[in-house]
This record gives sequence, C-alpha cells and structure tokens, in this order.
Amino acid sequence: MKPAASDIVTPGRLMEADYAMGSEELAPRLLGCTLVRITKSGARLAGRIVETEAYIGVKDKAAHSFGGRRTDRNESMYGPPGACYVYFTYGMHHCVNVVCGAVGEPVAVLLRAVEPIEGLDIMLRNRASERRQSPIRVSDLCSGPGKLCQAFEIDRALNGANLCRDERIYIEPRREPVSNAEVVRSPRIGVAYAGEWASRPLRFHVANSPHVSRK
DNA sequence: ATGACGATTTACT
DNA sequence: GTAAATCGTCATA
Repeated sequence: MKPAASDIVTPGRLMEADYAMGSEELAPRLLGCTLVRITKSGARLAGRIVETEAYIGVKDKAAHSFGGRRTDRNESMYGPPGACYVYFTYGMHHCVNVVCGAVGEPVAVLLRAVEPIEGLDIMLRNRASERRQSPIRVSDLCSGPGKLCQAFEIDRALNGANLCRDERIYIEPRREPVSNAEVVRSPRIGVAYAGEWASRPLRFHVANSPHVSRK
C-alpha cells in the first residue's frame, strides 16, 4: 500500500507484523511499550503502556464487533493490524484501541492506562477541569481509557489512523523488558452486560504499577 | 422519529 | 458504595 502524503515512516515504531496476531496475545505484549502522540501544536506526548484489554471479536459478547456487527462507528475494527479504533462513549469520553489479528477480522486491544513519560505539563493541562476539587495526581493522569485519551488529545479525528505510518500517533517497542511475572491477568472492566464473557480474564496490567485504572 | 444505552469519570454519602 | 453528567449510536417503529 502506498503511503499517503501525510504519512511518515519512523524507525523504532511497531510495524504491521507486530500487530498481526490475536488480541489475547497482543494485549500483554503491548505492556511496557511506549504510546507516542504528536499533537496538533507539535508537542510530543509519551507514556508507558501499563494496562490493556483484549477484545476477541465476533464471538465476544463484550466486543463492539460481537456477532459481526459492522457500522460506521466500529468500521475501523475491520481495518488492518495497526489501525486505531477510537470511539466515543457515555456522551463525554473517548477510548482508543489497537486493531490486530488478520485483515478484516474485527479484533482489537483497548489501551486502558499508561504511565506518563513525556509532556506531563501538557497532559495536566488537558486533564484540567472546572469541577475538579483536589489537584490531580500524576498517577491519575492516564489511569483509565477515557483519561488517557483526554491527556493524549485522542479523539475521533484519529479513528482509523495507522500506527505503522501515521505522523500523529504510534507505538514504540519496549525500552525495558516486562517479564511474565510482572503481568497480571484479571476480568475486564465495565462489561458486566456480557454474560460469561464478562468474567473471562482478558485484562492485563503491570504488577504494582500506580498508574493503572483500579488501585 | 424516538428511546435506551453505554469497553467512563467524578463527586458525594 | 451510589449517582450524576451527557450525547452519539443503534435498534425499533
């Protein structure tokens, strides 16, 4: 596929082969990798991925693609490995997924939390709120799927963006290894409606990280 | 056209 | 622990 004019190729970022696997395999592998976002104003934001969730696809009652559902909203789930699936929910929050699996197979990994590394000042500003009572802590900047999207300025403008070549968002490989012993598995959050799929241990997080969504 | 519902976050009791 | 905030999306009519 020919890159679009706005695309770039950055050495050091994960490429399509790194995403071309099932979500249950990719989700733990993304832990420790670095999410990078170049904002509209040219700032570089970065964070270490510490929490992910696998969405298995057509048979997964918790997945937006359950039963093969395909709409304008979830269309990017059917894109190539490395595509972003960004959706809007609860009337106020965005969540970002990494599409994986084979082309046309609607499986993805939800990015649930990252540990802020670069651009903390901008993230703080992005997460500011009138109603907030107490000062926000660094460990609460990106400790949830909606929070990290707000901090990283991720919205539907990035839906469908390809992490392998988009200039605005990508993922770098692990700087330090994450051992299996550091990976904790647990049931996914917020999918109680999904019957037996709600209890499947498809959530992965880095043990003892203060930056995860449930502490 | 309408109504119910979120892969959430935050504050409050 | 409970509840409010807030609106795009999707199924139903």
